[in-house]
Amino acid sequence: MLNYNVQNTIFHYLDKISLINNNVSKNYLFEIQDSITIIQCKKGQQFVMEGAPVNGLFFICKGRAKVLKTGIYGKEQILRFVKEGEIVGHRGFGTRKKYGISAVALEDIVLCNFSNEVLEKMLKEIPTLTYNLMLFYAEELNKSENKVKAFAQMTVKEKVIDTLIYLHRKFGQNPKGYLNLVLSRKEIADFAGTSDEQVIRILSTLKKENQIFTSGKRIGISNIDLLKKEISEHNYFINS
Amino acid sequence: MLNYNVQNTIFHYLDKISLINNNVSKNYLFEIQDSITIIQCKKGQQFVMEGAPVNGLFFICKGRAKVLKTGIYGKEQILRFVKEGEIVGHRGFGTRKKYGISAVALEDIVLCNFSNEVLEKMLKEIPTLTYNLMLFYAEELNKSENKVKAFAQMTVKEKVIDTLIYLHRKFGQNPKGYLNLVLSRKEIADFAGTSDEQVIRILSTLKKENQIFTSGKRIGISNIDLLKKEISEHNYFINS
DNA sequence: CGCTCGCTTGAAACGGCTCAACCAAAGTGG
DNA sequence: CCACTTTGGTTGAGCCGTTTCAAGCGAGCG
Repeated sequence: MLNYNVQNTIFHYLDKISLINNNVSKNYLFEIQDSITIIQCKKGQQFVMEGAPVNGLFFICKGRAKVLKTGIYGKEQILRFVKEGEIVGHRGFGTRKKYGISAVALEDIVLCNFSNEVLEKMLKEIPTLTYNLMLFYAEELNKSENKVKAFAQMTVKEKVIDTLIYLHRKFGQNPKGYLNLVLSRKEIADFAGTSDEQVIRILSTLKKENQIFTSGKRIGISNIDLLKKEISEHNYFINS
Repeated sequence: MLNYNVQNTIFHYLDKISLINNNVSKNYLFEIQDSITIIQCKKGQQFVMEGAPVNGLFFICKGRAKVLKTGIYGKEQILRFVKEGEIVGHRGFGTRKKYGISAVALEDIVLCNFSNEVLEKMLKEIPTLTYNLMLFYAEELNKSENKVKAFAQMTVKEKVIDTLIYLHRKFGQNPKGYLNLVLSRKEIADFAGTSDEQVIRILSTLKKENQIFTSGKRIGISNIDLLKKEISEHNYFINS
């Protein structure tokens, strides 16, 4: 019962992560707490680096981040955005020795890291945890495969619209109708798989069509259903 | 011990599937054999249909198939090719009610189907099975995310070359150097995310460059390392 | 023998990318 | 406090790659 305060903090943060919360008992967590690390990250900081040796799994306790792969000439492809309660650094175990993705904080965030060893131990001892993590991966795989199809078949305009719908779905909008996540045009482009100029053009067009409105970097969506119609023929919206 | 022959057949086929073989005991399989179905499929037959209610997981016991999503105007996006021992119909459990993908036999194949119920039972009772299935998904997710990046950043030529390398890696080549899987130009295009005309053009170019040689639909690779160099700057080969 | 299907090639139209210039906002330093 | 610099947003124009349309070819099959 030493440093009760610290323990309290860890448990407070772990409480935000449903995968842990629903599958791992408080007693269990108490026992392994020394293998769990709470990390604070500043905006823009990279906490997972593609190609670096795997160092366990990260959970987002607070704040938001982007997950990406770096391609030729440093062009990045953003794969997804993550928020409180979600997992980063998947595939950080098994035979794999290096991370396949990078992760960068979009704001000041709090992370929780489970070491390789404790993670493996947990997965072996808590079947429901493993089961639910498996479901998580299966779901992520489905999303990723949807994105593959989207990239292969959509026009740039559709990809940008799809990105807006994704952001709306995942982060919602504030009372004034603006998306709750503010990104640079380049970040939108890196997610949609195009250039920032192209994104700006599409946004301008959408503004003229009264589909969206902007204020600086902020983007507001006039009518989400109307926007969805624009790509409904593709029968595809990235879920969550 | 009735119909010993049939049992023998089931076990013979199950033996090909390492995920089952390595994690489920013969006794266990014997007990649940009534929930396992062996299915024969003719070439071209569709055995998983996108949007149809989930009916368990399929394992390929013999032969090869393509896994795809159908897009606008019936344009299909092939996500991967599968061979003996591999899994199709993932995500066919959990909260998901419908298949997210279709699967079509590329030749006469033999499948093994585990019903939803028995699958769930197995996953709850055999932790190592769940663990290994989780690793499988994690690996598939990694591959899929590589494909997302590839689609966003590669030129058509690179995507076609990448497809050839993928096929070479996954199915190998015969003594004469031809790829062991014969596909139509359109199927190559549907995997690479382009049109069949484009594929043909690229193949013609590669022939002139002595990178490949063809005989009818068959494609032979002259020097796989040389081919890999063409896209090595992208630092990416689809693994497996 | 004639039909069909898939492969192949050419040419034209389109869309998206890149380059370049301009602008607005915010931050910095004298 | 103002001029300067920097950063990111915006728009236009030209080029290049890709798609699409169209026509020809060759093998396989009834």
